Amino acid sequence: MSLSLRNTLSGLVEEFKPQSGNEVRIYTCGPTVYDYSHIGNFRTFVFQDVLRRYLEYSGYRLCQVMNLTDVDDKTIRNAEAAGESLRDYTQKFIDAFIVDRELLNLEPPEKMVRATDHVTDMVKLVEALEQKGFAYRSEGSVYFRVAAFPEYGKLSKINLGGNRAGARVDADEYEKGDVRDFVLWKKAKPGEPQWEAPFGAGRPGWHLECSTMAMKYLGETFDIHSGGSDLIFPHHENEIAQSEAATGKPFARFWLHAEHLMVNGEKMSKSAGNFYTLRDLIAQGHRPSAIRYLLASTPFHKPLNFTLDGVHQAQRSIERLGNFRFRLTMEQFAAGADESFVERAARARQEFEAALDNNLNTAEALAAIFNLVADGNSAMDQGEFPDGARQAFLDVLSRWDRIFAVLEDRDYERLRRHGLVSTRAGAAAEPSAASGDGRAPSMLLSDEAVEQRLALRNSARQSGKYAESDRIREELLDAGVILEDTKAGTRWRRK
RNA sequence: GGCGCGGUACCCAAGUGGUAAGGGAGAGGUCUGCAAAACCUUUAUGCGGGAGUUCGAUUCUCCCCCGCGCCUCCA
Repeated sequence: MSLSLRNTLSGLVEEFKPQSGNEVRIYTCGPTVYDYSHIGNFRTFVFQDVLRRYLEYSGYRLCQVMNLTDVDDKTIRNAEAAGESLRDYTQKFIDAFIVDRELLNLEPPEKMVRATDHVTDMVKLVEALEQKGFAYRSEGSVYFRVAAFPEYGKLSKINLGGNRAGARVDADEYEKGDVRDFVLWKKAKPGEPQWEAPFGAGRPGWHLECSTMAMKYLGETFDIHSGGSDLIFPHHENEIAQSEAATGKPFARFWLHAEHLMVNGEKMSKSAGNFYTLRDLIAQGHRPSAIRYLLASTPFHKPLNFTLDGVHQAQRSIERLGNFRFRLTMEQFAAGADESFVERAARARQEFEAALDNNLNTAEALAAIFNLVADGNSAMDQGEFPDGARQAFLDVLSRWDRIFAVLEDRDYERLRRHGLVSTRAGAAAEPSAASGDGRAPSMLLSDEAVEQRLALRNSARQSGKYAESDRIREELLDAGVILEDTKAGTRWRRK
């Protein structure tokens, strides 16, 4: 089996092979850093993470470049409103974005690059386009001449076919020769950030940064370009036009797009009150790992319906997997190695790999692993699970988790590191923290402190002091730690 | 209007020209100092509506209805 991916360019699921050797070169459209990224943005970023994790799992070496759009109308407007420089203003949201990525267990791309650090390169690309006759100047701005690029529309399948009656034109729109033409370089406006260029001071158009940075770091032709489905037109279409016009070579070989997320069956919007950032959800007591699971659990070419109930369901699903792994780790099994169990593990692995090979069908990959869980639990309950299969089962789980990355519980540690765990005292000042999955803990306990209390409780239990044992259990519960007594010992986890 | 993605049980959600994965929830059960949890079993003659092709369609074709995205700077 090998990986196949749905390529927007052809509209087909195609077998994926890198252009050269074992290295996959990927460009992914990152956020515009004018505010916190919302949960819909993160669906796309989780998709890109699953993609890169599975490519790595499949043995490829990666070079992923992600852009940070730190100059556009919104960043300029908000920075000015905040009375900060564009650089300082956007840096705050870049920092927040990186924290959010860590919380969601998103692997860092090999490079994250800011648009404003590449203006010189962008200017060169505009000059190249001008020399080849694909760009023209008009009133201090520079435009791309769409009519000069016959393949325009091949990605989005849109045939604009000349001027359209009633096409929207911004009030402050610059003069263009053709309504289809798009701006490469915007003439400077007084008081706005601007850069010097041979064709006059100004700032780059949106699409230019991606063409420039992609080709700079990945070469004129690279393997994968991806983003949300709303970027297909005009953003990615324009990137293709700019890049291929300049180089005469194909730009990206595979174009992958994640469908949008909806909230409660409706589109997410601030006015509808269903607009969430990751931090909103964390403040309500939801876990980053559950959010990651939910975002990853639906194949990316389908719309995903995000609900708070769904986050809870995801959390429960992770717990089921975690419980299974706990049993595999801790329970005593009958000696011996029944080959049929080792084969079941191998089959589960084969199934989840086949599912991911098939255009990253994460839902099917989940089914494969849950079937293994049911198999294993049944056998354990009946005392038939052989010790010799323990490692094979654990191995499949850990392979699966290299992609899904939800079983290692790092939520608490990470939230605490970033000051995002609130205690009940803190929660009083912040009403939103009171809703959601339960009350905020009354205090913060380190893992060591929990272990210490657990040891005390265990010795109390062993000597029959159940009142004392129950008191400790209550105390820990109050601190957000749940204890479970099992045959294999007492385990604890954070709420 | 054009292009695209969808409509599957109470909720989330796979999938196939041959008779509906998986998760959550509910119900029954097992286990347990207690509790909580865990685990097991179970829950769609049905896949938006209609017509057609076929021995057979949820799966293919056509028409219709509904949701969502894009149609010049939104992931």
